[in-house]
Amino acid sequence: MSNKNEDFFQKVYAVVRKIPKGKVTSYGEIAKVLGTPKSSRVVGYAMNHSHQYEDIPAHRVVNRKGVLTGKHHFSTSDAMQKLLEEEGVPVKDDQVVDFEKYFWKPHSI
DNA sequence: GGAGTGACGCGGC
DNA sequence: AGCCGCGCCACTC
Repeated sequence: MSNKNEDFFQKVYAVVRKIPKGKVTSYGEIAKVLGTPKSSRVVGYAMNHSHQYEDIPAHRVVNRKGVLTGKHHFSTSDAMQKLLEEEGVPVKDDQVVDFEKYFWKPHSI
């Protein structure tokens, strides 16, 4: 009896928590590290519920293009961009500049 | 319990 | 090279 779904959620949060400051990653990469590369959407769903946790830097998670797709789920539309810029990640037009440069690939869990 | 939805990703056109 | 459509997985109505 394994609450696999909850476990998956916790795994997602664990990875997101490990994202170093000033770096970003994508939903797909997180899903890959968790062993379910096709569940990238579920990662996003998990992030949607991450607001009830405090240690989840959801602003460091963007889609594979580096677009701040989830910014609308923050307190304000520009909160996500502001947080990233404060950490040293330039954002222009809701997209991370030099995304590959600031991309952080999670190793494992 | 079928159908729709979503903070995604990829392939095809 | 950009836009459209499908697949995938968990969740809700």
